[in-house]
Amino acid sequence: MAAISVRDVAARAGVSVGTVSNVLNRPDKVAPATVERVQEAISELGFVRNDAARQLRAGRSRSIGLVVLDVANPFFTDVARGAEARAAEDGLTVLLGNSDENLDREGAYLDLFEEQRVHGVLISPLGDVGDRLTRLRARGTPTVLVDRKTADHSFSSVAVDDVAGGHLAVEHLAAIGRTRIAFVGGPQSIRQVADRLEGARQAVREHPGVSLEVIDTEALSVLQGRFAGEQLRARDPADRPDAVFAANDLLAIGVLQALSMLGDVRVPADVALIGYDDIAFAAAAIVPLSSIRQPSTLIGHTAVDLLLREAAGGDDFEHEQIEFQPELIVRESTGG
Amino acid sequence: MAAISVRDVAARAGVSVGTVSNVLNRPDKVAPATVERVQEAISELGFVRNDAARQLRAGRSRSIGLVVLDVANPFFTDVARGAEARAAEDGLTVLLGNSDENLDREGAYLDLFEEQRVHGVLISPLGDVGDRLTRLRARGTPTVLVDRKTADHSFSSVAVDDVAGGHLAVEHLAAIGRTRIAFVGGPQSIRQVADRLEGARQAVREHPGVSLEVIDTEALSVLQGRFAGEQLRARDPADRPDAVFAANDLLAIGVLQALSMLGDVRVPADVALIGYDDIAFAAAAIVPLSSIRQPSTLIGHTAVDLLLREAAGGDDFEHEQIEFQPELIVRESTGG
DNA sequence: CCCGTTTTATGAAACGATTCATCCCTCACT
DNA sequence: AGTGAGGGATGAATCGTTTCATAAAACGGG
Repeated sequence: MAAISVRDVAARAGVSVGTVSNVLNRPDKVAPATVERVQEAISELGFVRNDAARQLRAGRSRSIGLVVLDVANPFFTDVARGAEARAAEDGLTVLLGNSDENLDREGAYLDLFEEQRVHGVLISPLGDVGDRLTRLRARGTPTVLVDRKTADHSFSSVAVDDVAGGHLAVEHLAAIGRTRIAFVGGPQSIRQVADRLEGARQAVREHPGVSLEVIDTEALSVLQGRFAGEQLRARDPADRPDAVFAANDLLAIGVLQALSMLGDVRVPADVALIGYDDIAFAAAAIVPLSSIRQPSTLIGHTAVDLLLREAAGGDDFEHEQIEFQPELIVRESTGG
Repeated sequence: MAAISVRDVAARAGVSVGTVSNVLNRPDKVAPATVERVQEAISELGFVRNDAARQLRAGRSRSIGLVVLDVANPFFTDVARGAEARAAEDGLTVLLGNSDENLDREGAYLDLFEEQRVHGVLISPLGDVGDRLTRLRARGTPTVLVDRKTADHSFSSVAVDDVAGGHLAVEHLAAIGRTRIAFVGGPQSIRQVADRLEGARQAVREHPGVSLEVIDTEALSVLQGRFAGEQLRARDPADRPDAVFAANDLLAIGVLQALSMLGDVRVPADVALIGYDDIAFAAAAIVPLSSIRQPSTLIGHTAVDLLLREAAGGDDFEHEQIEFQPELIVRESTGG
């Protein structure tokens, strides 16, 4: 309503606008008596700093943009929490954008963040690192890839070795004697999916007699998992795989629902099941879910670290690729 | 790097800055040929609008602040998705803040949003509607309470009748013959918790012979639920309640983990269990969870609706309280 | 061919906080 | 008393966009 500005505060306190600004930003440079008088004026008038003006002058905002594939996936909210915690240490805020595995939405958020002149962008990109990100960074917005590594070393990134994770999962399935394995996941354009499948293929190659079938899904959601599960359930038992490796836990939960709740296929007796991410709900699933654990909070934390380092370093900054190792968590769904 | 501004674009295209602005905001007011020339200059120079300057001029930002109690709770991410969808219809963005049931964090986000001059604030407040929110609104930021109603009608709000929900849950437990009921939840300062408990108490009063015990928790998380569940498991069976009503599904899942995974208490045979919110994972829990469903996405959607209406209406705006009714969902955890 | 409209373009002013060169005082020291 | 140093305070300039009053050009009807 009133739109109180520093000017009003200055008038009320009988000082100049410069002094008000100093009280706000470096109180130690102002005489104690003056500080108090200004503070008083501020609270009497109910003055609230206008962040837009601040940013305009500063040239950069005090936030970091984070674009994730799916906010409904607890893995990503965990990453976000890690990022938020680290950002808070430097007085920065995290803006969370949800691309929902949709290229247009991803682009919209990138545009938005760039217009906001964010400190930097953390992104779990949908497809390839396109022109988009390259241009974004070229124009001066530091960018760090999350949960994703690049072949070339043109971007900083924090990732987990998804190929190793996929290998771990299938290796485990083979170790418990399963031979007809199905990989449920998609779309393949998502690198995480492709890498996990690649790891699975490697493991299969190392075990003669073990076969791998790929069941494609449109997204990494519970619902899509349910569709895949129903398809499996409808098959003739002889024709059914004896193990399923789902590209993430949401899918795995969907498969589980279709198989053991809606159907009569027993997990793990008939079909062993393993997911990926080890979200909190995996342990509480109808059949506690084996999974591949990723250090989600740490990923977010580290990504912000890297971003700040990149922002501080000059143009000749050496991009850094950090890769964590995934961990196999065995529970009942694979006979644990 | 370069910091391209409208001025640069104007120079390049050989027009005035006003025209560039018009191309950006009302292209129909500019001759087609000119539009094209300006567009060209924009893409050649890689010009990106500076949102801070835009907002400064406009006086308001184009986003809405949303403060929730816990981002890790799927219920709130669903609310956020609903809000985001409705906001997008009006070209607005939703900024998600996570108070984590912490008063300081809640305050920090409110300050931040106010400094950002957001269009309005949606909040699921921690304790009472304090001075804080009253002042915020008095200073001109429309505010709508989410998942919470006020006794007086001083704020607009979108809520679900939590008393009715609590009643529904306990009524159901009584109907299936349980008599020694435990309410797991806390802190009581969270209105949702208090209301659900109140509803539970009402239902108990209507059923002679049914008793209610309250087990307090520090937060509404899976971990806190596990603590409560362990406490129950450690008890002598004769001394154990035969039903648990958890204040939300996260707690219920924690209780379930403690009872049936880590312990040997059978659900629902020994202890029936019902949660609240009906999050997606409830149906996939180790024992599919009965719950009280809330129309989460609709809540978010409606809250933004109300906010926009309040922002449009003048000072004499009539605050509106919308209340949805909860719905009982029966699954195996109560013998469904 | 003239006058009143309509279309198109102009550029200075404004938004509000921050910065920085500058000035004014005190005070200590010689 | 004079000088220099340094703490405090000042206020005009600045960031980049939008708005708006105004001007110029194009058009159409009589």
